[in-house]
Amino acid sequence: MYINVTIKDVAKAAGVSVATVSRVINGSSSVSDEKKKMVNEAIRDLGFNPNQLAHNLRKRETKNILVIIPSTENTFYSEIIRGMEDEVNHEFDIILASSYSYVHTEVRLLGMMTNHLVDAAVILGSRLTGAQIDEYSSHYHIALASENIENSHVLTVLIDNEKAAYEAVDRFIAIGLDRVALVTTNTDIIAPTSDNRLKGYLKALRSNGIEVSPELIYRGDYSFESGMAAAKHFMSLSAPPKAVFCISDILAAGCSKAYSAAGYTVGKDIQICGFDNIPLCSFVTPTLTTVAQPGYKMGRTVAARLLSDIKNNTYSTDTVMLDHEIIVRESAIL
Amino acid sequence: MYINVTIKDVAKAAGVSVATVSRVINGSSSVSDEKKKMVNEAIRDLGFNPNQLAHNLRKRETKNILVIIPSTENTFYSEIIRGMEDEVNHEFDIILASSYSYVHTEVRLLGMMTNHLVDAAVILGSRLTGAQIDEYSSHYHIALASENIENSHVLTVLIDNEKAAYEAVDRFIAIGLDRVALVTTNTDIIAPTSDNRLKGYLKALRSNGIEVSPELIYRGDYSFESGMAAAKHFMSLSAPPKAVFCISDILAAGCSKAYSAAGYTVGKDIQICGFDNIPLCSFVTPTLTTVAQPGYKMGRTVAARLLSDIKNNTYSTDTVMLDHEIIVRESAIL
DNA sequence: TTGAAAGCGCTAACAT
DNA sequence: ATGTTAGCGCTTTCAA
Repeated sequence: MYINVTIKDVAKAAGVSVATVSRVINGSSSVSDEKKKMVNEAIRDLGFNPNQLAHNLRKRETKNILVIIPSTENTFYSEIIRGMEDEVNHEFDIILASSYSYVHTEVRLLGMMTNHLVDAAVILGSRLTGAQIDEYSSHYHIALASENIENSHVLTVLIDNEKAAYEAVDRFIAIGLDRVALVTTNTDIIAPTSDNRLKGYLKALRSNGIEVSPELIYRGDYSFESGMAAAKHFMSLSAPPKAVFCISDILAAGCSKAYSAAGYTVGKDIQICGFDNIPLCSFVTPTLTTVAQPGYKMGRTVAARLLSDIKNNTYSTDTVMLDHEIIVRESAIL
Repeated sequence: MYINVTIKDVAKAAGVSVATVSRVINGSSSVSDEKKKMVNEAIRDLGFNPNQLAHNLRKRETKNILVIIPSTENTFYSEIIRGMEDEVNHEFDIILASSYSYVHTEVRLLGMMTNHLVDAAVILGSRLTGAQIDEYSSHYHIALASENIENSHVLTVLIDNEKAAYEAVDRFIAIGLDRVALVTTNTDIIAPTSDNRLKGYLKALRSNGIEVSPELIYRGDYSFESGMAAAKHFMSLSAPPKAVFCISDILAAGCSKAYSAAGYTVGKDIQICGFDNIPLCSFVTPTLTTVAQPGYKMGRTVAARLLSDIKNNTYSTDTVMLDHEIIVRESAIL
């Protein structure tokens, strides 16, 4: 495999023009079988690799889509990515980069799009403001999946988080568990997704005539440890909850573990529900009841919409709502 | 934010030449404060974004490193990636793509390197042969981390998997557990890493004068379910094992879960050890004893070596061995 | 310090 | 069907 062999070298070796070489590489227009053979031989002999940079520059397209993920540690994103990959089906390459939820990293990565290194970007969990994202959305192909941005006008595919949370909590109440706790994130972490799940929780209480008990709302970060801490807090209460709704499976797993360690039978003494339906749900004991997001479908949907936008040079700004599903396992019998 | 504004437009607006604009963008040579100001204003007013494609084409470098991961579902890779990101420290962008262990996908992704879209590639788990990878290694900056390729001559950073497995199994035997089982992958999955761990297992038995019992070696895939199946197989044996060494944490977690479900007290009735030390180890009950790979350090090491190769235009072909560590938790008291 | 111009490697319009 | 040539948008020599 050799480096720095150009189309010009191939043309010379094959005794044809560079245009002809370009034609056989891209199949863009017809070339006689004879010349085609010469060119292909030259390509093979010289170990020619077309310079994609030059190609992309000239064509003004890269056939690459960048997916910005907050962290590679969260397995929930894997499904979305897989869905996108399946949808673009080798017509585009999906490349990933992690932002670790830093705005400056997000912006730097979006530079790959504004700088023409990729044709489009989809962000799975952003810390940008609506105004910031809207700077991009009218001139670049950009989309959000699984998490929206408040006051933004950009293609977004997600579930109705408020409704999903409402439903889970309402079902807890329906089976007689009126003291249901919530484990969520700190208010300084601006995540509309968490906010909406909180709203759903509050709405479920309200519509069932239950007063909100502040001590039943635990705020921490996204970690397993935070889930454990929440459980310890709840157990210390004089009027402890009978059910716990967590805004993520990792939190639910931590919560469940702390309860089990304290001698509770999770699913009986205390009911716990998570969110996302990551593989971990079936790995832990007891298995986790959770609100499933259709990650794979989200990926396919957002990719399909984005491809259509790219092809038609349009810029969608609407939000597509997908259905959630409550998956009942051992940690809660909803 | 506007699209298609070029350096030429900026030059015209600022009343300078394109060369001057290029100079202020890159700080490549001195420009008078006056012109610098004019140019920066024009850049801001026009919302100019340099076309990185043209830049890269001309500079013959992209400042991008591609990391090919078998799957985004495996959280072990996250640490390596984080290590690489920290090491390159914004001098390069780390972009990821998943191969799903398909050779043709790997090759297609490596095309991003041969096609000059990225300056280097590191593969975390490859299905290429030594001959295939060597095609690249003398002309492209390529490296492997955590998993090697047999008979290859390419920069590789990993632990001594045979020694690590040997040590874990030897420690089981040392505490009197002479019937120790192995959970690994099928022979049709060519993974030198699994092979070496198998070798370490066999060596530990041999050096302790223990005969290998074929029924104590379970071969499946990499899944949690495969771990559960292994446990069920072991439990059905007339002379069942007292300890199980698994070549991955996911397998160990599955194995542990099946034993627990069958009424065994894992860590007492049966001892289980995993491999990799992924976060899951502390999430499950009982927590998993495991052989830890220094993922973060692997990432830093491979990135440091690669950066040096890129800068000096050299092509390392050596293997760097990092130390493993046995982390004792609840599932096995080694 | 600055500008003109060549050129990175490719594609595509145009001419034949 | 094929070749010539003008660019894509940038950097960098070279000369002034």
